[in-house]
Amino acid sequence: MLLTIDIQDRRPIYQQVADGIRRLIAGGQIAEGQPLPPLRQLAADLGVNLNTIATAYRELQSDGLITVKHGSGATVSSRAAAKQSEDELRGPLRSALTDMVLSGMHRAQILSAVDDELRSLIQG
Amino acid sequence: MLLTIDIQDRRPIYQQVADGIRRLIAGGQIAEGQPLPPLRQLAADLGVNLNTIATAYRELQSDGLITVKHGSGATVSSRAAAKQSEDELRGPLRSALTDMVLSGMHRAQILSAVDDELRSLIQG
Amino acid sequence: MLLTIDIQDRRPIYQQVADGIRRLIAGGQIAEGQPLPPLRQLAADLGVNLNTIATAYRELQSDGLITVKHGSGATVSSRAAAKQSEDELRGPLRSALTDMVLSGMHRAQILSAVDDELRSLIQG
Amino acid sequence: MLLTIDIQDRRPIYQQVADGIRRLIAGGQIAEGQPLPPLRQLAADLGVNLNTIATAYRELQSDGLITVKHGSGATVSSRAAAKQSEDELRGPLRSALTDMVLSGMHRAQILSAVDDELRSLIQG
DNA sequence: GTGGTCTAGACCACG
DNA sequence: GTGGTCTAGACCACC
Repeated sequence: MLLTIDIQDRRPIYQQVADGIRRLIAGGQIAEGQPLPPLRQLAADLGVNLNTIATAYRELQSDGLITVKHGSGATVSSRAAAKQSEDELRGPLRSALTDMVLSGMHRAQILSAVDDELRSLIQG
Repeated sequence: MLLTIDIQDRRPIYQQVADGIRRLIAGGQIAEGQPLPPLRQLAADLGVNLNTIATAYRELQSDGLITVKHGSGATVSSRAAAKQSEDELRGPLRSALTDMVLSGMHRAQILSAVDDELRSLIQG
Repeated sequence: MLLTIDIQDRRPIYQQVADGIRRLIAGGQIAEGQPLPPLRQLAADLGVNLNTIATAYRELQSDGLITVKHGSGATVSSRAAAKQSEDELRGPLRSALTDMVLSGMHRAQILSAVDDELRSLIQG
Repeated sequence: MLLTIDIQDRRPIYQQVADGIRRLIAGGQIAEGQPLPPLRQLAADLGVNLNTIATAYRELQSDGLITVKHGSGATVSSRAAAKQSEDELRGPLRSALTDMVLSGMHRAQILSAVDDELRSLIQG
């Protein structure tokens, strides 16, 4: 499980964990139907409290990204279930690109950065 | 002063204000040496507490971005400092792209969306 | 045996099974004295653990709804007991209506939806 | 704050609290824009832990039902934000009605119960 | 003053 | 074994 938490990061730990898992799923490092590590194990691995991981799992579940079966662990549910409307997706994209433009980056540099990120997301 | 605050945004308000001003400076909308609005006025304009703006100004000052002179308000001290490092810009970009991938969008669709946004940003 | 289990359902699986059987009995689809499917078969049919079905049967037995005879399976003992009290039926109804009201539906719209559903339930 | 928690209830406490507040909002007992009680006060009133209430508030917030401003409490946000698609609302309604029909209630009895509940929800 | 998060540890429910 | 919930108490961040 390639997850790291960073205390300097302003996001709460449970959020970092949820985001990290989200990224792993997006990149295909964890395939649909595959199990996630048990709460307690992941908590021990990351050196955080069990409840912190439980909160992260709960968030992912309410997003429809994972399916939790009581007594038999959590698995990645269908990616389709996680669909958001394209409108909801555009907002964060526009915001990220705006900052890059305002920072003086040129079109080509931005496209290169996007390509770079997509490569690491999709190819893994 | 083109600043908006968004209650849904997870960032604290003072952070949104600081980030917004940083962006205005980076984009050249506020030139070096130019004065920033008085604390009280900005607070009134945005409908937030005075302390909130004060905290934002304090953050910008400790970043060396603005100079606060007691009795005569705050002025922009350095535009260069406002530039975000490419690393800081990457985070939001990655997050936005991750969500798009998770939603099942294909590489081509994402690139098209990026192109679309960039066009409206750069061309105007 | 018209039983379905829904992983998204917040009720535990054994509860869904018990509720489902209770409903079949209440509706007369399984008559008094008639046998229920063997534990193992039902477990296989639903693709769940044997213990899960056992727990469901145990609950039904302690409610006096079914009789389990060692070696010869379970049979329906009382149809009357399967009837839910009106109070128990009100809870889910209130919850469903609450959500509709919260969604902004007007009284007439809600009544129309109820009528719609009742028609398909009773006539069809 | 007309909220009660019932230990016999199978739902977790935080869920009962969230559902209860949802009902109060639906019925108009708490109007849009009005503040909710502070976490600590509600926790004390109900005799439960602060975290339990925090979990309930978090759920309501992620549903868009309330707006939480750090440092200045939680308020009821626009009811419109809580809208669910009619399809999502139909499922629970159908399930509740099905149980009533199977329990032997007649159409008139069911409609009367619906009317009864709607009256207490909308009129308050 | 407000809410948010985390820990430690306990106990329950499910399969 | 798995996840879920709750408590007590601490500390932080925001306004």
